[in-house]
Amino acid sequence: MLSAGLPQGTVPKLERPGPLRERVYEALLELITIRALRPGQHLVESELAGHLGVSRQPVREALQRLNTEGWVDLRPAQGAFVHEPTEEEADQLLTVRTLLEAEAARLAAANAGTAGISALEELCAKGESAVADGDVDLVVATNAAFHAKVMELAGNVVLAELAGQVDRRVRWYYTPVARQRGIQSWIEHRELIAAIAARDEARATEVMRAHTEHTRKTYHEREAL
Amino acid sequence: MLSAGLPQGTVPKLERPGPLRERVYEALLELITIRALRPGQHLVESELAGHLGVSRQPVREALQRLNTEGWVDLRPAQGAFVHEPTEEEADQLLTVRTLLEAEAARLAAANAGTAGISALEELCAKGESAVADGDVDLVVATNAAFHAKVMELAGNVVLAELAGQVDRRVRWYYTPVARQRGIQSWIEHRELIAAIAARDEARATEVMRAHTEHTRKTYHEREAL
DNA sequence: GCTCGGTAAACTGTAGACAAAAGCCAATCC
DNA sequence: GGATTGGCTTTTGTCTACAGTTTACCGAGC
Repeated sequence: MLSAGLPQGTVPKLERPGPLRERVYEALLELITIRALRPGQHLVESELAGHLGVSRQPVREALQRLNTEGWVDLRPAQGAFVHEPTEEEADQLLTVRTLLEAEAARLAAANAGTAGISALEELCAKGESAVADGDVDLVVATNAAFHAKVMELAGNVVLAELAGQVDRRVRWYYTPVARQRGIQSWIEHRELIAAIAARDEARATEVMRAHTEHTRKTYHEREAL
Repeated sequence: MLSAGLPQGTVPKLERPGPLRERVYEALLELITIRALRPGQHLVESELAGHLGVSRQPVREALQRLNTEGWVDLRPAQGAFVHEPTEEEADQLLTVRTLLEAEAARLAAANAGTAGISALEELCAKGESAVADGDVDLVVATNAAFHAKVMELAGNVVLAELAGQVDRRVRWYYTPVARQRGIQSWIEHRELIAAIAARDEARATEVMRAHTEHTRKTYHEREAL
């Protein structure tokens, strides 16, 4: 057992480039989320391939995956188009997110230990200071991290995977909204932590439900602008 | 407008073969669900390609999709392996299913019309007679159709898509269980219809939750065998 | 007898090429 | 003048070929 003598952290995984399709997938996903590729736009394989400096094959495989995850629509014999979210779909997606996040909050309340709770408080403090500094990007990132942490504490891998996909798409649809929500969001986060720390499953569920519902309300108000 | 003179039904869609990857995908999924391809088995691309009479490319694309949906694990530079469900994962998956199905029941109770309710009753009758006849395959199929109908009545496309994936995997894990549940399952279906018809969202949620929870209990009892 | 090193086979990852289908534009006919 | 048909271009769908990596096997040495 040679490996027993090695420190675990120093040789994490011998960072290797990884499959091309993965990197193409992430690149395209990034381009879509920052709206460099606009909804409805026709994605030509050879164009993307040339632009990324790879062959068409990895691009195809990445588009396949993006298709199954709902980012692009793959029309047979016609190609890939960036998905165009409708009002109805956005609303349905948010309904599902509310459901998944609320369940995660309940499970977190049931399972979380003191270490997890202090981690949440740390993230919450980081988010609040980011709000105070007006660092919008950091606010958004920390918000995502907070929800991810709650999901992790829930300890349900399947749920986490689904919620991860749904959350990212929600963030895509509601990017402008997320930038508006500001400080109020973090007050609600504090309430959630309190409920989880108290192991109050019902209250954690309800707080999280109200929290995500606020996002939807903000969205619909935005339409009036 | 020449087409106006043509009868619509006679030329439905000129049934086209459709993309190869689709058919390969469905073929592989079928082989996995009926356990012709066993969990943990190494899927060699060229082998599958030869067996299905196509090239490796469509097989690769099908495997990609199966990977993102959790049916196979794609280990880099090593190939595809049929996913091996663990006890923990099966339990988590069932938790998620309970969540999604319960929400679907609630929405169905809120939205369903008389047409939808009678459709449910029809399916229920069909399932009961199948139980009486001892036609196990028909029972399983009708059960799936019943749940799909409830999902359709819920009117949330995003939810339906997620639940569709989860349900199919649940059915894969719990195939032996489904064959045992028999008549009791359909009594619960009747209760669900009653709750939906009464537009009682809370009761519909609870009935569906209890229903799927019964499946889990049956599963754990099975382990004792 | 066991371990280590080297070699070979097999499989995946990627690239390039060819054929088929869809869309577009122009020329033609009513 | 408008609609239609024909051919052309573009893009996808599929196949074949090649390079890189991993795994397994076999022989030599301790």
